[in-house]
Amino acid sequence: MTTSKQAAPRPTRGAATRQKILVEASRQFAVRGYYGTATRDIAEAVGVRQPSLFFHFPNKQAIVEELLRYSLERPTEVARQVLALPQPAAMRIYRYVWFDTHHLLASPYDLTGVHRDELMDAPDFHEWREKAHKLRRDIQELVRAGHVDGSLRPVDPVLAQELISGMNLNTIRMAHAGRPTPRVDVPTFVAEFTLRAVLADVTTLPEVAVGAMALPLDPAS
Amino acid sequence: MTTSKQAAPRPTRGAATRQKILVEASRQFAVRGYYGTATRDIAEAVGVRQPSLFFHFPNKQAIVEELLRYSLERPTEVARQVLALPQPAAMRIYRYVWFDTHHLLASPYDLTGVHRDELMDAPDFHEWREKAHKLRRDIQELVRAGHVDGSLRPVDPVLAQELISGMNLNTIRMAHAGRPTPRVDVPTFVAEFTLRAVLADVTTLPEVAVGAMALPLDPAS
DNA sequence: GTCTATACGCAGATAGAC
DNA sequence: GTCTATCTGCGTATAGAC
Repeated sequence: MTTSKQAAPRPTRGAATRQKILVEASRQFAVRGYYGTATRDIAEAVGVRQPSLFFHFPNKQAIVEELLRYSLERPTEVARQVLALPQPAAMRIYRYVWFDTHHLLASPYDLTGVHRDELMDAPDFHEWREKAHKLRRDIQELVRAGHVDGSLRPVDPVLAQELISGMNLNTIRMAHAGRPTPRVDVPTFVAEFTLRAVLADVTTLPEVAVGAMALPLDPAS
Repeated sequence: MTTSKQAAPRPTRGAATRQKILVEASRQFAVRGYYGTATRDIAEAVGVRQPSLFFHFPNKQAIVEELLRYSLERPTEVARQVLALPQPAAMRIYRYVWFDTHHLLASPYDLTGVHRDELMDAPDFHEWREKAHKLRRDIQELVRAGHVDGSLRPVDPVLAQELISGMNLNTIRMAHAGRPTPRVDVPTFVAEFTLRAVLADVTTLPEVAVGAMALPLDPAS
């Protein structure tokens, strides 16, 4: 264990190429979509020939699956933990939204392309569709919990979750789309924007924001 | 001029096929993306052979362009009109969001697939990218107007507009995704959700909602 | 690890009969 | 208007040299 940890299965030098493939592929997927991106495009962005990709990944699908893993595993874990925190649902939802935006923004990848229906609805990606679905349902449950404990307005949970997810993805898309990220703290902006829309009493927002970040979470799975 | 108006250039019978092509194509584009959808898939859904599509449209791009036209022309026109109304910006933004959600939901097409970057960023669709961009900037201007007249909180206009657009599209996507539309009035839900997040004073929401729908707009361009 | 050469299928589009 | 047959280019992936 003398070397640092690598998410990639290649501890040798040249693992840099593998990483670069993931970064460039995520950008292309975000802009042109998975099916709109040719492996030649990825290879060109990386600076290698097209067949060289297949030394690092068995096929195109494996590339996008690694991005899906990164995009879903940690948020799923966090959602599960947040769901169990002994707090009003308003605080827990704040925390989840904040984390999710932060996670997507801090990522080396532009993950806006891998959440689209064109992928999730394909039979090959059934497993990932399930995971994304489970995550959505956890958020819906959080909204329902807020109805019970009175911290959230009685909004339709599915509709609310869909609005939240849509906001989040579009923010990330914009942030990655070149122009310098706005001067505001984006995760906080998104979390507060969301909470204003669903809070039972808007005047509680400051204390919700503070309370939300108070309790610790496990750092990893 | 004895026949009723047709958006399509084919007043003969068999125009039904043309319409069906647009409907089915929009569905496939929403699910698999433009590049992920083969003209054979569209043809099969319509119930004709693949080359028959090319009697009604010169090529695949022309199909998606007609959907883009439907998706952007009226909302652009409405945004322009709303921008000029003598009202607080809060009311005008409410109205625009309500209209846009309503327009997308009432459409015979599932237009969630045609707004994606994979299309807009392609050189062939440059013209449409411009139109979409202009629409976004009108919304941003509306947010700024709200800062000036004091009806909206001083949120980052670009970020806010991006959140609004993201919400809207995801709602439509969900509504089209099979399951029976929630029992709530979706355009009103989305408009109120949005306004809560950006209103300077949330208690004014009821009067904003009423005032927003009071002034008349031109019915068509 | 990365290259060149290439196999092979699929997608968009045309020609021309009916 | 819709069909069958078919062309052509592109995209993923493999073989094998370096």
